[in-house]
Amino acid sequence: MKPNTKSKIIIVDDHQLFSQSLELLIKSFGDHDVIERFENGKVFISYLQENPEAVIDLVLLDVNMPVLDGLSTMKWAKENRPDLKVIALSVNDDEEIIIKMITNGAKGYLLKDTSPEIFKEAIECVIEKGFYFTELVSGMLLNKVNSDNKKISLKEKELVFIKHACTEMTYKEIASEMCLSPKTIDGYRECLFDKLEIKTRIGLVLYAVKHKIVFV
Amino acid sequence: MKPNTKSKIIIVDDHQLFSQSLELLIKSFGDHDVIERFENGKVFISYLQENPEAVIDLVLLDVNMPVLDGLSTMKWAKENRPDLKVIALSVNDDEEIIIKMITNGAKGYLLKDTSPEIFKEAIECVIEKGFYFTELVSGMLLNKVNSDNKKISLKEKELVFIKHACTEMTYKEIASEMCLSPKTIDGYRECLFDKLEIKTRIGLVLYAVKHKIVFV
DNA sequence: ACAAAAAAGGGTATTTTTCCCCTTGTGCTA
DNA sequence: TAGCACAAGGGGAAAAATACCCTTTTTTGT
Repeated sequence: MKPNTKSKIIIVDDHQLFSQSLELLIKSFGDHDVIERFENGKVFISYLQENPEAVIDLVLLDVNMPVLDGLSTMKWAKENRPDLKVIALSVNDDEEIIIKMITNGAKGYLLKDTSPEIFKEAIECVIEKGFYFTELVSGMLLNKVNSDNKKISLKEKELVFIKHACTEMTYKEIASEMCLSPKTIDGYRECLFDKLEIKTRIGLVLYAVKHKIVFV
Repeated sequence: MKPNTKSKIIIVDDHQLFSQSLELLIKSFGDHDVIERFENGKVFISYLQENPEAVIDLVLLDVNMPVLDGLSTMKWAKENRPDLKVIALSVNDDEEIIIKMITNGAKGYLLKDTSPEIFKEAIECVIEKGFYFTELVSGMLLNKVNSDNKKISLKEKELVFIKHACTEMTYKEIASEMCLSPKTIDGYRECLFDKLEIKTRIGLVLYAVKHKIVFV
């Protein structure tokens, strides 16, 4: 950061009240300037594409947004603009999403109930040193490497099947819906019961809800 | 509102970033002053009890908070300080909670993605006219009165059964767990299928999750 | 190119779920 | 006191879900 130059910050958040208020807070710190605000990842990416030369010192990226959410935006940025420094902002401390944001390049992850003092510290730390992790996040990263061996990966077809299993359709109906033999569906089912350590379709539904494969 | 006097606003929200930023936004409007901020309903209520004479023109109350949430706070206020004008703030547009906040006396309900312009309008409308409802909320109130006649009441035993049905237990095991005949359980099941307009146990699980009878 | 692994499908048997129609006892009230 | 609502329990059967063991085809790693 050059002396006598305010750092340039972009806010991407769909909550206008928060977004606009946060701009005031950041400006009140004195050393930073909010140069743009966007309401979702899509318009933010459009801006980046149209202004490839724009100087951006930091992006504050909300995780939960309509149209294009924080994670998808982060994935795009990892591919196309790995130089961007991004701090993810969210209200929830869901381990999975935190890990995903960070493995996709986020330099920090702050909960929205962070105090303005910590927030200021995090902003400056990321701009200067390149990263800022709270204890919460560090703990999760540690926890992650320990449990990484037994991670479960679901294939696309299995995900589609799970979504259908979370309806009142019978397996036969699901098979027809997915243009597969009921026997193949039975195979998916059995394989999933095994992988997820469950015994009934009820267990599958509960798993899907807990892991946000379906929304209720 | 007396001329030449800024209206006195209180913010109750656990997200410090939002809370503090919002204060700046409100002050930037020029006509209002944020006299206090609290991080949950409990400390807000304590303040009210210790300062019964405090002049409060408006309370901005977050719905989702730890310790004492918006709804519980609203219920307390309805009993003890029905004079308070409260606008509920939330990120979610869940019909049930909106209805509950309003029936417990909230004078308005705003989503956090509201624009600052609408927000300003709502604040001033509530202070001056006493209420402000967006189309979203009005629609829900209308929807509510229309569907109120066919509201569903679940008995205690049915609730216990539903909780058990949201596990991998078979009905036989549930019966034994509840010390009832499997046939009685079958009766509960059939009656619930009928009342809730569902056809399978999967539907029952989804209903339970959606209506927060079970937590996942 | 070849072996291994994964996906798709088949057969059959058992258990669970779902449905429909029935009996009994209990308490309430018109 | 007759009538009614309701909780508890039951018989029997059809439909769906689950379990286990199997073959064929496709994909994939090397």
